Amino acid sequence: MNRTHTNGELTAANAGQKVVLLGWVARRRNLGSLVFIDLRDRTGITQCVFGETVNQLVKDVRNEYILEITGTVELRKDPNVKMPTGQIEVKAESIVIVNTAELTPMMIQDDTDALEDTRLKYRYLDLRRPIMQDRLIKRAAIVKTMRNYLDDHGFIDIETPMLTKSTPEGSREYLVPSRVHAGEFYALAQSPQIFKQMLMIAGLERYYQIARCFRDEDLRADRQLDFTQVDIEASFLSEAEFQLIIEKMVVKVMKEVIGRDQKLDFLKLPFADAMNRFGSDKPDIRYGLELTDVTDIFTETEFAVFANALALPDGSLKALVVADGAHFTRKETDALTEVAKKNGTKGLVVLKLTDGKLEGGAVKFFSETQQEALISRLNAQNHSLILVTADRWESACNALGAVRTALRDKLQLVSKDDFAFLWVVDFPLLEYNYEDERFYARHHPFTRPKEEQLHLLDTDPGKVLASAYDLVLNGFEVAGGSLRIYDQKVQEKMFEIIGFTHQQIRERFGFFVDAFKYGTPPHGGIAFGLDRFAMVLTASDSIRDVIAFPKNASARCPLTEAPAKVDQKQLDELHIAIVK
RNA sequence: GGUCCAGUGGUGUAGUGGUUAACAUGCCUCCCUGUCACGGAGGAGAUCGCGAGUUCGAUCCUCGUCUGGACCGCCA
Repeated sequence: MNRTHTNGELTAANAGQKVVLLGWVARRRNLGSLVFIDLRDRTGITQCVFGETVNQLVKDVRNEYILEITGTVELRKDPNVKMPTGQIEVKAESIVIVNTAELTPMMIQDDTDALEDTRLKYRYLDLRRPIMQDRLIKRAAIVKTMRNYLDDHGFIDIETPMLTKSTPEGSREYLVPSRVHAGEFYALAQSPQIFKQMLMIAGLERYYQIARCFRDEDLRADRQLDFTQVDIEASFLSEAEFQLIIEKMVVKVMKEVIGRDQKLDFLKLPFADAMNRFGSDKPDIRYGLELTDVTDIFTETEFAVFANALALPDGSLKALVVADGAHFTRKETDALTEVAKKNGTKGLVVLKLTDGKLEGGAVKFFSETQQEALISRLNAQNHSLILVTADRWESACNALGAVRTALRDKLQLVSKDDFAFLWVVDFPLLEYNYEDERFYARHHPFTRPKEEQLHLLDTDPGKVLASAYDLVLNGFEVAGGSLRIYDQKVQEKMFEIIGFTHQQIRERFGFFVDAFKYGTPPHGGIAFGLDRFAMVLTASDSIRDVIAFPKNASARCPLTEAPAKVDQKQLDELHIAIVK
């Protein structure tokens, strides 16, 4: 077997050359004494034609057989402009059936109609589809570009353990029983966070890692159990300096992988503005439909929905106008209400503006002044649809933000190959949980409070902003990071605020807290969700489309049938008993 | 843990309280020298996810169960 060319590279320039091609049979067209075979490999498809050379072997060929075809490159009489190799064909002189194939359970073509379940069960066939290969190739290009960039900028690729210590708080972990130490467990790393910070304490200054992370949480279209982070950390950099380094890397990825000229100086949107304007901490800014605060218009109201909301601490009213949306049917607005309900609020107030008058069930509770104020505040035009949420500030924003996203999809306001990056910055350091009546770290407990707000930690911790930043692309958080606490006293204060006792700190993070005593540099970092980043950049609908062998939504691998039961012998060795 | 949706030839769908279970594609056979999603003729292929119930009769209705998908909770 001496392959001379791949199936994607032959052009008119090769005309007259004798070639040997290898590949899978993508399709055949049998016209009797004239047979066309489309031969496919990773690089593309070449049409091979058999005329007087048609024999029984050629007729026996089936889809997905692997063939070796020897022939001569010829210009086509009528070229196929849809194919990159459409200018030529290979006039076949001989054929070798390298391997046969059974009928495949799914068709090997880009627009396969197989359900994902089938695709995952026969993933090796699914991955034969050119569109899937493209995605994996692009993903590899993203990683390569980031690696090259980071290498060139003094970042050192260092591996950290996957088997590590369980540190409750944060996501649920996968536990791995120790055979050597009966009854003790490792945890699979949910992120290299603590290790990369210790690398900064160690003085490595700039680190990165293409790191596998494991989280035992329920899956989603953009979440996997084991996923890949491009994990980065650096010392002695300000927030702005670090963000610029990351932006330049992203610009390089966009140029080299997608072929786009992405401008530097990404928009930096404070968290509060993101919520107020877009109802999301990861807004898609490719389209308008921004939210407007109308709380002050209804401070005095008979309308129970508004009054109840305003009675809550930081109760807010958020409104959104859909120009020309008055034609929405009851069914359509009900669907939007469902979206709001699913996303943390009790309902959605639906109003329409027709002939200069507000319509809708709630209008009878509004005074003339309130109606006028609402229309003018929203700058609402005739025939528009007005949607209002009323709840605690964050809930009202989130719910209406979800409605905004639903409208984006319904009205098809964006294109999948349009990309808009921004930073969301100035996140609150802490999040108050009204049920547990305590603060939680919004990002993680090592996140550095804004320097100028340190004094608020004692008096009003809920107000303190963090040096935390998320990189957002088209409504997806593709990376998240922060500057870290490097002052031991601040770290202790932080643990105290989120309710850790000294004993808990010792047990969970003792080794980490100890490390801080010996000269910790100011440092910070970021972690890219590589799978999610690749998903958005390849315009895929699911994270599973950019992972070669993913788990399905119920955390199983249909191909290998993991997870599975194991032998009693294995369990005994690990000192594990199945109770039920 | 919860809500919603789906399960019917290999694949993807339609459909009905009594049917020869339909369509597309794939597959098989035959015809075809310029196709490229080739075309034409014919053919095979389905215990309608599983279990129970209602009924004279269930693929269809009810309950349960399993599997898959989207989302909420969860993901420091």
